[in-house]
Amino acid sequence: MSKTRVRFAPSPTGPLHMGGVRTALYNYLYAKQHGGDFILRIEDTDSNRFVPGAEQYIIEALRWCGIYPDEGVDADGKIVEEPSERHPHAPYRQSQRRVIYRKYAEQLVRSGHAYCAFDTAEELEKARAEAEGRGETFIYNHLSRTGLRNSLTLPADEVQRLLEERTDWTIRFRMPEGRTVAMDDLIRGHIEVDTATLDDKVLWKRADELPTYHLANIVDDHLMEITEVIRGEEWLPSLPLHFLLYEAFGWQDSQPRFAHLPLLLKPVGNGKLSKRDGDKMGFPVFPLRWTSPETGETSRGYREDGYFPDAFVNLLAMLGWNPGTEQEIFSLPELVEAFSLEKVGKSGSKFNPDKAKWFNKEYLRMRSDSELTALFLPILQEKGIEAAPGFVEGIVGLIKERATFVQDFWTIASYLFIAPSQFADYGVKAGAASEKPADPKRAADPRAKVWDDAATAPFLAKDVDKFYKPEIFAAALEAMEQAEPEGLEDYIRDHGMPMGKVMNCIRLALSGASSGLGISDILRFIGKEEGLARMHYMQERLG
RNA sequence: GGUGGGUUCGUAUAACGGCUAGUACUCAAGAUUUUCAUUCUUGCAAUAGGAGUUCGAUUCUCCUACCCACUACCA
Repeated sequence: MSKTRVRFAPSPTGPLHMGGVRTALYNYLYAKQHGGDFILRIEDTDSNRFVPGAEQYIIEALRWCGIYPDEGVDADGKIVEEPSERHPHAPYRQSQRRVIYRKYAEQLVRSGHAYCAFDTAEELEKARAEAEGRGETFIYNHLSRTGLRNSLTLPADEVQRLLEERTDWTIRFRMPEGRTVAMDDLIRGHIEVDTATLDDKVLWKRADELPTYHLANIVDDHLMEITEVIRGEEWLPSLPLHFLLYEAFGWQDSQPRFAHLPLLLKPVGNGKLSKRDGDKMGFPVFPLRWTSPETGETSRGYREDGYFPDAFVNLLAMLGWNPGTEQEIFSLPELVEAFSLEKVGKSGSKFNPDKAKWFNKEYLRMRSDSELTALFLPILQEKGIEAAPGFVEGIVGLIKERATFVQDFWTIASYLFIAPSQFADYGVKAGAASEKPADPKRAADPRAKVWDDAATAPFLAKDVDKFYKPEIFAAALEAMEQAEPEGLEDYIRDHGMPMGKVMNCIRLALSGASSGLGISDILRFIGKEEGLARMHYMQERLG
């Protein structure tokens, strides 16, 4: 039994999206579980679609997820160019392997499994249009190739002349007729396809001296001794071609096994997940932020949105695979242990952004207070807040279960660092940020001036309305003045004050909002003196 | 159009051919709390439709419907 070797072979035509990361992840998990190698190969055989930066993006995205290739373009932070003991098959970029492919393409022509075609793009387009006009589908196969210009129909000397004179010819696979290709997929089971429905795919292009995906893929998988090909479902239709190619080369015995993963679908409606969905519905589809070099357009990333890499990996793993148990939280090593292709579903999975957030929330709670503090400190610094790490850590411990992302901490607890009087300066409106102050009913009210948000800022009109009553405030102020923070609750109770109303009134003064942390918790961090100052400020503002 | 793949609560999924079709997210209600959140409890909600095989079908077979992918000198 040979060593398990799988590969992830993306095309650098843009940023890798989460479906691609999932494919890489499943390959990685499979390899590690079997004690094998995970290889990263770059399939850049289409020079027209090359996007600068895309390859680096792919490498960075995988690293962020904790997926490190054993072999391939990226090895421990360095780009591999030359073959070495660890990277015997370098280079791993197909554009740098072009000499290899021509040899194999010509081998197929010699053995009769392929031929040279001289049709121009215009001629093919014309043939397609004609077929369409007759209500038929143009298939470039044994039926149509006899009427086209190629090394099968032209005399040998004519072929020789064209090969030398022209630079736009291609090598096409000679799809056999009347055969049924029987295949087994690790996920989908047995599949059979009649070759009559398949066409003579282009394998190699003279114009840029490069193979197409199909040839490069088979040759490289063979040369790199790949044992399992785990890829997206979009490749299923070309599986028969790939089987036939292995056969044509005589490589059936070492042919890898195939597993075609279900697609990631958009959260609502039909169709596969696309970049647009994320922008429209407010979730990232890319692991990392990406700015397109052509358009300058930026797409958000999970990393920048505040997702933890292990949470991202976890949620991705559960999209299409399940452990068969009720466990949902898995670390990467646990996934390596539990993963199996048998448990991968056949149908496409609709991505659920709510569930994605839930995963992050779970991971955030599992993080230690000190770790979260280290992440929160830079955010505070950005806000111009200087606070002792110990102080911040106490706050983090208190608020972490109210948050989904670390950046939520500031919105949740900003008032522990700055007084409501400063909120305007920070562009923070405690409570609902989208509160619409314009209310026609208020305009008629004699106290409208007080209730107007601009005048009462940072207190929201609706909160003032609800919690600021002069007699309540008087009681609240008395309690704050007379009692120590720890004894506040007792004081209010002992003096027969309405607990809920008084507490909420105090909270409004302390935090500028009608909801949030417990009063005693707030006072523990800001102190009695600051608490009183905020009470006075509210009185001044609203009294 | 052709070829291939798919179909269990709204979503992700579980269920050797065999109890009342389970779980998580979302949503709703209740309890707790000084408010909010958390937590806990409860609830809503599914085998696409039709035949067949079988004592018995979510599971196996066929048909229909719907969805998806592919149908490039792109991957």
